[in-house]
Amino acid sequence: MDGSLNDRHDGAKMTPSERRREIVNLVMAERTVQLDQLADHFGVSRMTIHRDLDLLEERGLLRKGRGGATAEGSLLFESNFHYRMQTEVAEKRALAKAAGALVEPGNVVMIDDSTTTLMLAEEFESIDFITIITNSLAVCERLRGRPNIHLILTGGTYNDTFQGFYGLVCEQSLAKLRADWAFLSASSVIGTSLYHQDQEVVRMKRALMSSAERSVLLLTHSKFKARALNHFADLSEFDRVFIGAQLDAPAAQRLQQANIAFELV
Amino acid sequence: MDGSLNDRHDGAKMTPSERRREIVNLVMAERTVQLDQLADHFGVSRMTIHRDLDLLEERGLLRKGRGGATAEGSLLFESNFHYRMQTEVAEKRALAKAAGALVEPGNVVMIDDSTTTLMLAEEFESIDFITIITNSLAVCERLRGRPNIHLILTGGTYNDTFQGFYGLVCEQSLAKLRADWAFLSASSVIGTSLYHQDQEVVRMKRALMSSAERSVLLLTHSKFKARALNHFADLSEFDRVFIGAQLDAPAAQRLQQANIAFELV
DNA sequence: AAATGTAACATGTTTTATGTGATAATTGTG
DNA sequence: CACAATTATCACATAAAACATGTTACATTT
Repeated sequence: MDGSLNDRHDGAKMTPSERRREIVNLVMAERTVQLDQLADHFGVSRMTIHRDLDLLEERGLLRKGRGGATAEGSLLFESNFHYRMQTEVAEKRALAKAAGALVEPGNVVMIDDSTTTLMLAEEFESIDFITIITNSLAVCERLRGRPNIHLILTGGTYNDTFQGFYGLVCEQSLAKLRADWAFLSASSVIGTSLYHQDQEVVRMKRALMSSAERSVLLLTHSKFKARALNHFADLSEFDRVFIGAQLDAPAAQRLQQANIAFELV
Repeated sequence: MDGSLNDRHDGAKMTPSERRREIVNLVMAERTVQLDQLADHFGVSRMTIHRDLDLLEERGLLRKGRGGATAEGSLLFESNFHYRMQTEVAEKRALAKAAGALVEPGNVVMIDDSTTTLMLAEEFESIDFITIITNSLAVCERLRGRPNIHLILTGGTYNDTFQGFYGLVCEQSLAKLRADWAFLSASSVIGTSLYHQDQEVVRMKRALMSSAERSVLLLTHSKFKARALNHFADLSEFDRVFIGAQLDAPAAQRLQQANIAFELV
């Protein structure tokens, strides 16, 4: 790679937020971008880019420096909730649709804090007499106020990176509740093991699984390329496993050889 | 009362939201309003009033019917969160300022779900190393993401009227936590007794008080005129009581005779 | 038939986004 | 350290988008 941006001055008109989104993608891909290049690339003034970068910095998506911006500590970066929320949207929605079909009126359902399972919330909006238990603030905000939904939040210590609640209060609440289904995701799959970068989240997921009759796992294909620190479960512990169809063939084969039942969507 | 609105066509220009706010007040006062009267009163077209009423109905503040709107079940009405949020703002803020001054860096503080105590959240934004425990979604949303604040939500069953969490999960969480201060409000004061219209809220407030070293009560003067069903505490149980200065003299005297220590702000 | 509700469009208003040029701050260099 | 070059910021003007409103025509209810 030559390090310079592909500067076709897109006649395609973008909204300001589309442009900012694209800036974040570039910063992620290139690791560092020059302010001038961005101005040139999008066909806007330097001042506009300055303002964009100020705004994105405030949201913690990048760090502004003289002449441009960089992706700061990429871990924090990739785990930023709003960022994750906007990646692989179509794939996540498909997974949510497939998994959501399992649930029937009257069921009690637990949802974890992942962006993938957040899409499930939308699926449940139209189901009557459903009880939803979650540690996710995002799920809570999406579902609150709907008269057909009985919403229970676990509570706990708030963590802004995941927009969820964790710790003793959370685990204790889960321990005292019982659900028909638990829907979870993971940050990383290696072999048949699931991982997540945060210990507190791991504890929460364990508590969730042990309080539900059946556990369902939702994985986008990119999870097979990611790496994370803490083991939290094995694929064989789940009753149903849904995986994005873009999963590459070798990975799929390995799962079959390990005798894991899964469904591509 | 002659039932007709006072139709001085206020030259005073209002913003759309001021007008809607005023419509809500009228509906509350008159119990029912005519669309034509409103259009006339505010000097806007019927269509505009239609749109206002549609919007207010969606927010659950009134019910639209042919030719006008009515205050549906006034209990639900008065307890609507967004409505309460906009009444007596100055008085609530003053109370919050006075009560907030009690808290020092490092303290652990519990806040209930009232709109009065929500103002406290703002006071705490600037205090370091503070831990805030609450069952209020509104408090959570105001404070989340601030690095200087350790935020714990009790969790529980969500109630949209109060924008808070209640029930077993909530009480159990509170039981396992311990705070330096609890800040509460009440819906109604009669004699030295405090009342609230909802049982679940009463249980939550009891749990809150018994988990805190010291309890502080915040009351706007209007609480002395309101009525509510369920007793939840006595004024004498509080370590500090702050009351809005508009409290009328007879009520103040009665408190003094009952030997209640309180502070007007 | 009269009254009221809804939809679509045109118009004016407010808010937001952007660019420009002046000025300030920072960096690098001899 | 002075100086030029680069980059940032500020304040204002203007353009674009979003919002609010009224009008008219047509649908619905009483």
